[in-house]
Amino acid sequence: MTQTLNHLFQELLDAESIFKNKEVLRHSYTPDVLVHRDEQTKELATILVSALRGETPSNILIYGKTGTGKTAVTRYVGKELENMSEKLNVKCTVIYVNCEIIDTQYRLLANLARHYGEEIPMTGWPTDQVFQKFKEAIDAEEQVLIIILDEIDKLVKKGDDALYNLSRINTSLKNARVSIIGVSNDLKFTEFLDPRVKSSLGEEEIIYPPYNADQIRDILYQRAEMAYNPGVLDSMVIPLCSALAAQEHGDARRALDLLRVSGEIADRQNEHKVYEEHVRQAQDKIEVDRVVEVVRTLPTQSKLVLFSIVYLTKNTDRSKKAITTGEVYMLYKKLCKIVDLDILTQRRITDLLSELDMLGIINSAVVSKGRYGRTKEISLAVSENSTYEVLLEDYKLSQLKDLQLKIGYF
DNA sequence: CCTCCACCGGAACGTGAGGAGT
DNA sequence: ACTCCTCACGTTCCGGTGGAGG
Repeated sequence: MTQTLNHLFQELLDAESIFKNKEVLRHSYTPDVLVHRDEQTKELATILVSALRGETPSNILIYGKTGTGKTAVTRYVGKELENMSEKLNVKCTVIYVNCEIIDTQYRLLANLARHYGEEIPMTGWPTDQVFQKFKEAIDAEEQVLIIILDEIDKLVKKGDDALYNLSRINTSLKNARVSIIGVSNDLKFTEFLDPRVKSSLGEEEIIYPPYNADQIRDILYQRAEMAYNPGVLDSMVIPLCSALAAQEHGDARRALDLLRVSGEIADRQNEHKVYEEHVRQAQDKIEVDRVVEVVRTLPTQSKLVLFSIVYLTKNTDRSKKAITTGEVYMLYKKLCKIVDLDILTQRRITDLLSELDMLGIINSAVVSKGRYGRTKEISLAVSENSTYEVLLEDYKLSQLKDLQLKIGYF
């Protein structure tokens, strides 16, 4: 048995991979050269350079949609700044925090304090005590501390106390200076902020526009050179990835995913080269994965609503008019009885439908049909069969497997 | 031009879970 | 251990509405 397994893995290892270094295509990777982001890089560096003179740089807010290079540029500049400060013998520290993971004031402060070797328990201490510890730790010597808060909007949603305290920290420090860089992909998130925090944080603002197809193409060429062995990419692969990603509002992350998954698919098919066809398959796979993930994590009620829509799509003939809210609600009520769920009001279902629309799982539009009222016309935006499968995975909904028998006439 | 359908979607309120403060 | 607050999720109530048919 062991021998067979050894053999098995040996074979797979020996098979020549088309990848040279796949890590380069992951989101977490920060390249040494950032293509098409010179302007933003320079702007950020110009603001931060005062740290090297021992002054406090302005606080900065950085906006831009996903995959526009915000994080990459910020991390890159941070790294360079630290390198430079070492050379110049100026004490300057950059701490990167991803607020999606560290999303409460307590965890944030504990995390920062731990950077300075403070022992903070996961829970239990009063928040201001942790804050105090942190202040003492950084104030121990003269230095400039730059805190990068990535996905800062996530932190704000749980209250802006953390930001309020942090933005005022300088007033109670003797030696150290702190400046904050907030990175957000939500342009409007400052609306939820206390005006004082808002003005303090937003001393400088940098906006990252989406990449266009040409720019994405350049980025991909740069990464592909590091990620793939020479000559394994068909000439159409990168232009196609760029074009597809440019349609998704210039998301470079999406483009890198496409490029990586295309390679993985080709690899799995034992091809020695990646072709256009693989990119198309990758596109489908990414989309399916996304939908599966979204649908699987839906609340049960939403799943049931979605199930109703899938059922209606499957069981009404195409020529018939689109599905309406009323139809969905009628079926939904019946299904609720079968699977033993509370029946929500139609008002609530309207909201659930809007959410599904926002998630891109269904398309809906309000249409007036004159005498016959006004309603949402609903259609499924994703593959009905794979959605159906995923929905049946739910413990409650699994009872709906052989539905025809149970509601028959519908 | 008016009516009136069948729903949309805003506002205010109720409830229970989970945190923070004391 | 206790209260107080906030938040997500739902409900109730209701004013609003585009346009086919009269």
